[in-house]
Amino acid sequence: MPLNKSVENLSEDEARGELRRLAKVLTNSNVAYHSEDKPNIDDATYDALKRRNQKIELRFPQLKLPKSATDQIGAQPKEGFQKIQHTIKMLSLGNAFNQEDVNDFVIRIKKFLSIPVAHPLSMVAEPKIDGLSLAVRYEKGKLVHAVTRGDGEIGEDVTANAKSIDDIPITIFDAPDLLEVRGEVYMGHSEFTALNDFQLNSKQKLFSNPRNAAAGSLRQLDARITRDRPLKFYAYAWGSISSPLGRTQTESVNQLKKFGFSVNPLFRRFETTDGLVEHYKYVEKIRPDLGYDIDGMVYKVDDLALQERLGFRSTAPRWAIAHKFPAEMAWTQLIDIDIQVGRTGALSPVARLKPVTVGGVVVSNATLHNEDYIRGVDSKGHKIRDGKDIRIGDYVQVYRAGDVIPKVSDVDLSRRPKDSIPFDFLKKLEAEGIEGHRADGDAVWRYSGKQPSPYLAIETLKHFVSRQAFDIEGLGTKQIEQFFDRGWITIPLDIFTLKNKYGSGQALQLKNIEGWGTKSASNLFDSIDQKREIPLNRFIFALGIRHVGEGSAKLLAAQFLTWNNFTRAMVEAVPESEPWEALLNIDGIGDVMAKSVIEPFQDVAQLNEINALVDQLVVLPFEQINKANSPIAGQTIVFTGTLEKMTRAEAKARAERLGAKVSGSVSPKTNILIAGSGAGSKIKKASEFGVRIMDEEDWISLIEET
DNA sequence: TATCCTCGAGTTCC
DNA sequence: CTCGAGGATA
Repeated sequence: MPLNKSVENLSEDEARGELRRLAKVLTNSNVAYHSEDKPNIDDATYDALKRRNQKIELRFPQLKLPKSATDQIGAQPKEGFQKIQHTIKMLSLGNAFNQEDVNDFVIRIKKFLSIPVAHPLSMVAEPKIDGLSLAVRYEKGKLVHAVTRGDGEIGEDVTANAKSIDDIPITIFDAPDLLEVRGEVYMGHSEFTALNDFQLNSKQKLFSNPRNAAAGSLRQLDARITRDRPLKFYAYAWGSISSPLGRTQTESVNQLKKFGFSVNPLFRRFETTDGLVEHYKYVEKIRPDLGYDIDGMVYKVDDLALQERLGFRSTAPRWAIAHKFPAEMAWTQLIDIDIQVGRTGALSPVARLKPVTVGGVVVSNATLHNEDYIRGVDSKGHKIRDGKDIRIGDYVQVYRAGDVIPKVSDVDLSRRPKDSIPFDFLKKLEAEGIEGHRADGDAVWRYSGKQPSPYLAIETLKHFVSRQAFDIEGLGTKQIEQFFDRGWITIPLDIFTLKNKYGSGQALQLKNIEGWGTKSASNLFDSIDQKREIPLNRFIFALGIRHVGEGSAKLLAAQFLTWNNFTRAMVEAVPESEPWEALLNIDGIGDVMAKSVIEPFQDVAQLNEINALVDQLVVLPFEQINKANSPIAGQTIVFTGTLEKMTRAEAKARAERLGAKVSGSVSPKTNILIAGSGAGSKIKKASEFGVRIMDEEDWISLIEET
């Protein structure tokens, strides 16, 4: 059958044969290109064949093969990329929304470092590009891989695609043996417009903004598509590195430039906060003419030694901040207010809006937080939005906080319908048939209806399989809802007994459900089996105990180390008992949390359920993160008195980075007491317990050993 | 007791 | 991303 016979003239039979033939050729070519890295046909031919395939499918949709090459591209990029763990986490940044926030940020840093507030501090500023972060790793000057930010810990391997970006060199000269360059992949305005013109002409989906276009292009499974997309890259930071690039941020960025990376031309250094803000205003003014999207400025402490001292908080460095430009606003009408039930029973109001475009995205829902937020006055009498309440029918101003979460920021009273009435939270709950209760001093209403409630049960299950908990592939929100509706999975235990009940034997019931076949069913059972081993901290988190998130679950796991220890202690932990004290001794756990943690273990029904669940699992002991071989790793340290060389906050951060636990009070479990000047009762207590006591000088020399 | 900091929980759209 | 609340600290 001739390839050049035009699609319009093909008979149905010819088309069927041609589709089969094309499928074979395209699949072979994909394998050759991706898996063997040796293309067997040239790009132009490949593209021509693919377009032809598409055209035939368009004309004879009924003939479309189940595994069409047109679908494969773009349909599975999620599975298509290998996951790679970042050696050094890719963190996000704290935000400043006005000059005051920036001042606070600089003052906080100076206090942390005990630099007088009036003293100058070198800071650098550069635009914050609205694109995607990428980490590019070089070994002996050769690009070995490029990984997207992902969740900060694990990203996707997009090496083949990154190599096609001109701003990213494949080879760099005189580089350190190991160099991981971090920067932003983005698309310029003119390139974006041109791409959308092309998409329009070829009847393909338009991109809503340059950022989405850049994301879509970088995450193409087919690197040839990425190559044709005009992506750019600005380098602004580094991750793992075998030798420093400089002593300051400025020197390091200059060095990156010498290696051949593009760096932002608006990078500047300033000695004062005013300088930073002036630069911010200048960039804001020229923003429309830059030719690419930015959403603010990033400020960093210039001196790398100071950056090191400042270190990191749980999600962001202390030494950097993003100063955001004001968000785009839009006005629209509030059609209704609905109530949503969360996992913990929190009843949250959600605004249903007349769809409106804000920052290139159509928004039709927005969070309203709680009853007070709607009323316009919080429980302490503080005004929100100048005290304007939000009513159904109102015209409201909407923006996307952090360019993501839609929020209602203002109400146009002049357009308020004459007959509108204030929103009555309780009445709404009654109308919906939801029993709720708002505790004294709390802002949230909570579900107070009969347990077990289907609302809570399903949210509990979603939490259980979520990424930070069991992370079971192929068992997401949709599947949980499907199984819940059938009554197959109503509690977490059911997930692990699913195969026995419905997946094997003569029944094989799962494959009879819509959307499930034998193959997908067995895939699901495999991925469930894979997760039967789970680290203690993840398991505690998965239980969904109120007040216990990822962080606190880790604290608990670190304290009790094994599931047996933990569960025994929780069963025995009545107030004033020894395990109760052990709980409260954990830095970060107080009585509210302690009470919450022991509750499920002291209720027979819940405890039985947990035990039955554990029977299906292997809960792995908590693994101490190897904090190198620091002399204080694993030790519990208490600071007291006034330290001269560093602030308490810095001392604490330093100790924690070296693997020590910093506690507030001396107990028999304390290993070291560091006593600054003016220390009192704690020294006495420490000597009673035989705790090692050292002064600030000893402490400094101890940490400088490492 | 008041204030600061950090974490948990809930949120949207693609 | 934001808000509220819990925990630590002064």
